Amino acid sequence: MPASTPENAKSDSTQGISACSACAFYKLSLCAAVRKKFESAAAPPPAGPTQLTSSLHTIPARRTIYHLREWSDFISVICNGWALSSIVLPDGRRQILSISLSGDIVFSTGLFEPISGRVVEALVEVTYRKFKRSEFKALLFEYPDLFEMFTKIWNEERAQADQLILDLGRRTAVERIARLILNLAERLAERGMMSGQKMGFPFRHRHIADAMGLTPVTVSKMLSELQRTGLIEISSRSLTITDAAELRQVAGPR
Amino acid sequence: MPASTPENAKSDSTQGISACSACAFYKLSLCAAVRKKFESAAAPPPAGPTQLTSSLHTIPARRTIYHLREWSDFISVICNGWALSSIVLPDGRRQILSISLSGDIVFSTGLFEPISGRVVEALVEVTYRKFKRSEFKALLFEYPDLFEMFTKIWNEERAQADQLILDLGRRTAVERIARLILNLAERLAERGMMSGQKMGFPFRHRHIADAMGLTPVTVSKMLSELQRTGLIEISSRSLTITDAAELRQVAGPR
DNA sequence: CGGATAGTTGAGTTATCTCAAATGCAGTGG
DNA sequence: CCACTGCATTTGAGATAACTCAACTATCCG
Repeated sequence: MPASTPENAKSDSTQGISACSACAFYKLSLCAAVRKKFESAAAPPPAGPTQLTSSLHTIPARRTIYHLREWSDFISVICNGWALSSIVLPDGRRQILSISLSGDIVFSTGLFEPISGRVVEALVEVTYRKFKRSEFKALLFEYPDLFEMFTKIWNEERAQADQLILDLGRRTAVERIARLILNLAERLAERGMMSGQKMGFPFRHRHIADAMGLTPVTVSKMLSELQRTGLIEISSRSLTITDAAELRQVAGPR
Repeated sequence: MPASTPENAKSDSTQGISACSACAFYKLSLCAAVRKKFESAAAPPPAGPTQLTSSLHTIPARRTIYHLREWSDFISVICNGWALSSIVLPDGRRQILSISLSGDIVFSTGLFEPISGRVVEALVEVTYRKFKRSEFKALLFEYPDLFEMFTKIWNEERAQADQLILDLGRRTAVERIARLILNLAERLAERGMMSGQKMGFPFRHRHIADAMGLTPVTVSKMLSELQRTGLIEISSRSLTITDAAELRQVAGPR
């Protein structure tokens, strides 16, 4: 399988962010969907010299990108869709590290050094915006608010990783799956992507398995269990939480 | 159990880092042991205005610190000893997130927001140096080299976390333990803390279990296995790798 | 209507856990 | 110096969660 090349690169480069830095950056990077924390990061409107260029790209659903080298020089932010980043071992074992939604920075991990074995997969058609890392860094120095903001994001991602470590190390299969669902629901809600208790759920069982250190078969059994006991309902790529309280119970402490 | 208060706080505060920033910072923070990467981060010697104050502290062996609130305002760097940071669940389950050695920043995770449920434990007597976060941040802005350096460190830590996620999600018990040993050996070697293939190994089985998502009993069996097959040797809190090649084999791919 | 991919279900296997008893080991106080 | 106490480790036996295998069914898509 060849590494995919970015198709549909509508490059609307050389857009300065002169007027309102964080706000403009937010609009440039996050497109429609946005997290609250981004909104709260109101920046002063200084006349900064740095121009931030960016370009918009699209990856078709289910396409896998093997270690995109260009990502050493660019930062990518999801505008739309679901992306998965994972590590794969030569023997085929795979572990998904994170699920990126609109507004998330893809792969902040290898932000400065690219790491081999890393894979990003578009679970669904993904559009993302690419920024030059050099310009971005310059900007960080110019606007302390922006710096503060990205520091927060970085920390949150790390906290997320820590939770995953806890899940994989110390929780049972059902707990892991319940937490995945609750976690996703929360993140989708932040983005206004929940309709009531109903959310998009575009995963194959394989994905859930690779995310939570399980087997597709086990995932199937656990999901069936959760449905049979009336905690959730799944149909046509979407999931409804029908008993949030009990689901949280099943998800275990904290 | 009460939260421990820092005893033996030899406060040699108000030491400026006027002459050579990174170098001075290194001396202040890292005491004797240092990683190569720190050395390579040579900084220009500008006459910076910011003074970096710090103080030295000691925690006795085996003491546990429950969510030290002061760490919201301070950054701590290990000077000597081994520290563990972990998450504990109310039902007693525990997962160690990282093992910090000399030169490591403790808990860079909750760098800006403290997170409850976090615990730091001194595996062995630990001395560390505390810096005011505000001053530290100001410094980061003044010296881009320093910024670059910490960015690298942060990324490395995240990469380490990703590897742990992979280990917990997709590797067997022996693999996990073999990797823990090899990993530690590598990090200790960087610090000049290996004598040949022999390294300090101050863990109780409980620690290894909590670090790798296993049970003390399983850890015991795996370590016995590794010794019986002549890959390692353990005696009086130290471990010798007697067959590195085979140990790497056992540790699995990558 | 195929053909492919994904999900379900049951049966049997296995890695890891739990329990428990036995041993070792380190520090304490007589 | 020696029992004594408390912890850590070892070892074995049995239990169990999660895995593998495999056959069957459902769903999707041309």
